[in-house]
Amino acid sequence: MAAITIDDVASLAGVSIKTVSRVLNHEPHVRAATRERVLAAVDSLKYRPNVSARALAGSRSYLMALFFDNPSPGYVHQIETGAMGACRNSGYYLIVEEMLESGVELERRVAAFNSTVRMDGVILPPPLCDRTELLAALDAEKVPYVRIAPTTHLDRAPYVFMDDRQAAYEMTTYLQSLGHRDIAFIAGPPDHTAAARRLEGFRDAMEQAGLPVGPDRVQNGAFSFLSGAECGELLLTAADRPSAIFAGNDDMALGVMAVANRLHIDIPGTVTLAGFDDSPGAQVVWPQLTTVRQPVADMAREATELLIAAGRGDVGPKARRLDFEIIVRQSSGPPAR
Amino acid sequence: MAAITIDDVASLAGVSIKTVSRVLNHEPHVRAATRERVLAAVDSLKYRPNVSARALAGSRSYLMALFFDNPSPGYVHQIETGAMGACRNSGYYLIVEEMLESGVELERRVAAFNSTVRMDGVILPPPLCDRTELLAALDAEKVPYVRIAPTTHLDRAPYVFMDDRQAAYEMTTYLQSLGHRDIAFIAGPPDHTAAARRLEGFRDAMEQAGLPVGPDRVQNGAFSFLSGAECGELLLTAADRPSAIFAGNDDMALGVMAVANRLHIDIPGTVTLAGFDDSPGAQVVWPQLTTVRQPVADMAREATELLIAAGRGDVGPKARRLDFEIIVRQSSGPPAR
DNA sequence: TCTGCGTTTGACAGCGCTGTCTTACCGTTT
DNA sequence: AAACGGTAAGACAGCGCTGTCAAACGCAGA
Repeated sequence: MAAITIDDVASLAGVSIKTVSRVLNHEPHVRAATRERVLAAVDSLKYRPNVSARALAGSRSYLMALFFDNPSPGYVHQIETGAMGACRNSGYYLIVEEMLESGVELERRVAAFNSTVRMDGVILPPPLCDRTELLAALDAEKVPYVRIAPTTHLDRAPYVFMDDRQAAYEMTTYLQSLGHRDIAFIAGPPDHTAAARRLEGFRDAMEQAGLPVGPDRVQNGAFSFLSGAECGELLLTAADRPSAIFAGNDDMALGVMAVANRLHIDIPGTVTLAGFDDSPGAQVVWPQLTTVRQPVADMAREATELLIAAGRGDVGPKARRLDFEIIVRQSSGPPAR
Repeated sequence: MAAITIDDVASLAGVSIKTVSRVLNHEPHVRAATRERVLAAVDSLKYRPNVSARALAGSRSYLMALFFDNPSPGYVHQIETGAMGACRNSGYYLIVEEMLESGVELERRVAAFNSTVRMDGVILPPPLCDRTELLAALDAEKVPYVRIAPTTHLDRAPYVFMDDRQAAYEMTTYLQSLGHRDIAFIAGPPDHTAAARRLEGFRDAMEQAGLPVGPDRVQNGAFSFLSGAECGELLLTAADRPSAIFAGNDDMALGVMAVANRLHIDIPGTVTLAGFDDSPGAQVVWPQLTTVRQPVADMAREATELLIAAGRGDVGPKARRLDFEIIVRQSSGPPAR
């Protein structure tokens, strides 16, 4: 396994190693015929440039980092998938790191990381992307980064996002279109920006349709299965039960579903249920959950591509919005009678 | 951000860079006093060696790769967590790659990967770890690897695993200890080695307890939610319903649970249910599922540590068995009446 | 005191590439 | 035919570290 180096390619093509380097890096000033010869040599030798050598000699390392602190495996996995895909297409590699520390420790960790592995960019999913110390540390190290669905410091760095408010608005509209007029909403933690936006979208859609939303029709959950179950129990056992429940995320919707099953309340026959996120659990439950699909993988892909483009000197857009999708499954239907 | 190099440390400590290198690599032939001086300099400068330079100059790259093709986000995430933890403790970094191709394409991909980033080792979770082409490609490239829960070619390379048969045996024993005598088992695909082992453990425990297992008491599922639901329906609607159902994995157990809810069969009041895997869904369901916790993250950690030790020249054990755990939650209880 | 041998330390080359600078080349213009 | 300007290609240094080998050191015994 004597590794093939750029010298081998150069001598086979009958050019200097610098010319091979030019071809590989898509630099100008190479005659078309020469380029062909080089590429043919690269092909026949199956030559692949070594990233460590490139990183050491040049200004790019071809390494992207994905930092995360999100406890949800499904979410992280989707982010990874998107980021990995973008990296692969451009000859980059992805290093994944869990960043659970905060404050000074976080800053130290980032600095240490960056001196050992000079990365070309960092992808920051929520909620990590909202940590001020992190942004500061990255800025100090001059490492480019792109944030995914950030909620603060929006002018500080490029980011990709989706419109939570609009998504909740459209889901609510969909439920109304089925004939529901008494719809309850289970909100997430008020300090969670996306959660607040979703509630906003729900309220706007109800108001616009001229439908009242009583105070007991908005319950405060915590984005967890358990909190969903609690809020669900409250709503489902009330004397005047809503005909539809829209939970601010899938975990809470699944909580509601568990309670409904226990209370022998048929979904969607008696009560319609909708969630938000299209988490893996949404399909592994019966009935399968009507929900909003967030383009999580796509956001990560876009973020990574932004970073890669920036490495080439292309300045991309400051922010990029991606589209959600309303996924209608079996948990929603027209109201009873 | 003028990066701090080994030269800075060397001149501060008043030694040559080679001596600093020796200290950093725990090489012998450095006087204790010298080592202290060097370490103090490293500390005060917050110096971190650069992995690219190390990889280029030396025989180690400090990069581990995790290849996977497992579609389950939860499983992959646990593997990652374990592997990342081990890497972090030893100054290694983890590159994650999804390897969906097969045959010659897989071999090519591995070869290309290894020439661009010369990794110190590869972690192979199932089912990827059972692909003969992959092992061949890795062997050809002379890249060390450790497999997690492999089922074939066990003598080919080190691996970590857990005893599926024993785990199923103990879970069955636990169900018996609750008073269940008529227990049904939903098996996984027969060609899936772990699935076969679990069935084996179930049968052994039943036989040893002198309990009969009728032919209809072992249903063949496919490790999926849907197949679990189908088998569950068969078992639960039969005239002579078993008092307990042990599903070969959690997904199938959740399928059974969904059907039971729909049929208004109380779990665990009427029928006890147990799964296997302790997947994320097991806790996000009501009642929470009694199951077997596989030490997935621990297996990945051990695998990574084996690889790191091998890089230092230590030859570890050929195989390492880790312990499972029976997790008793709310889906199991004494038989009715 | 000197020799001999093991231990500690350093000089130096070079890993495989890219950045910078220089030279060779080729077609135009005067 | 000479001079020019721009493009194509190469020479060379060096990125930050480790491996090899040689030198210096220190302590034993003669």
